[in-house]
Amino acid sequence: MKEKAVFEKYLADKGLKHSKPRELIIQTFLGMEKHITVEELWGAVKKKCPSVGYATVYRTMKLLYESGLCREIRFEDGTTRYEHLYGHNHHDHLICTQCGRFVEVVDSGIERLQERLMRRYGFLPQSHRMNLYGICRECRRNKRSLRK
Amino acid sequence: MKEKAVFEKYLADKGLKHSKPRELIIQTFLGMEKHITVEELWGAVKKKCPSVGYATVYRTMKLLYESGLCREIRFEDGTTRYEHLYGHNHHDHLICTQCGRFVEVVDSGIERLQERLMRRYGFLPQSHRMNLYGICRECRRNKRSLRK
DNA sequence: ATCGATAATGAAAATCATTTTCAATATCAG
DNA sequence: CTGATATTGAAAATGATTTTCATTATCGAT
Repeated sequence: MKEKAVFEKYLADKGLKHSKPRELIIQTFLGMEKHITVEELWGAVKKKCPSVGYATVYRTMKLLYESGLCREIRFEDGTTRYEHLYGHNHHDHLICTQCGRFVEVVDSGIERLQERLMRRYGFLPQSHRMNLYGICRECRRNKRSLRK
Repeated sequence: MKEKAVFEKYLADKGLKHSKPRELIIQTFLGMEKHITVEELWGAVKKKCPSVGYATVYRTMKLLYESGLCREIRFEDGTTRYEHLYGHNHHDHLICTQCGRFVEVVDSGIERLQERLMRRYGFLPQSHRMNLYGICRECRRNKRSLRK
């Protein structure tokens, strides 16, 4: 559970304080599936403590983001989701356009070509975001979408 | 100017009508740089005809999108931009994190590996979105950002 | 050309996700 | 324990986008 330590350090460095709601939100986030919506996270948090406010969840996610523990993903449909980052290395996503299922992948060949491509255009590579869309095996087999 | 024809056909198929504002917005969009914000487009349109409403620009962009003439791009910072699509083949973006400059690129090697990667995971490939972030040559040289 | 059905318009109001404000409360170093 | 200040929940504010609505424009049939 190193995430805890990373966050503690972030708070200390910034001169921020501890708090119960924050604690709860972070624990909940870390315990949930990846690719969570603020809405979904709030729902889970309220089950444990109904008094926690919506804004606090947003505020906490921002802290988590700034401390490098999560990452914001904006999808084409406009929704924003958060995913754990600590211990998770960089990866890209395969996304099923039928059922929404995700797979996290890394392809070293692609990574290498991306670097090379950037350099060829005079860029100093920093990061990238790659989403590949298609229809997953199950959906092709079932021929019906499961949606969400 | 095939775009015109494509759009005409789309209107006809949907039983929609022609209109001056629509005409104006589309012409303006096609004549502008790529990667335009609705705000920016509205500004340009109002110069030619100040009475055109904000909502109409949104409505028209949606039509253009549906007719396949433009594409919506959501950036990490949450802004949405539209880019021409007709006649433009698929491409990805190199984006300078300092000045925001764009380069459109296609790397056949990457494309090939992407396909292969999807199939390896049982996906039927449909499309993808890839943004590569880094610092462009000019920004590294000037050591100061130009921002926008 | 005129009519009538209906699509399109601008302006304002409504939504939706996210952020900020604010007064009350909690945290923590001294 | 105390004071300085960070945090909170609730409500209001924001910003982007969408919808509503009464009015106007389009277009096929007359």
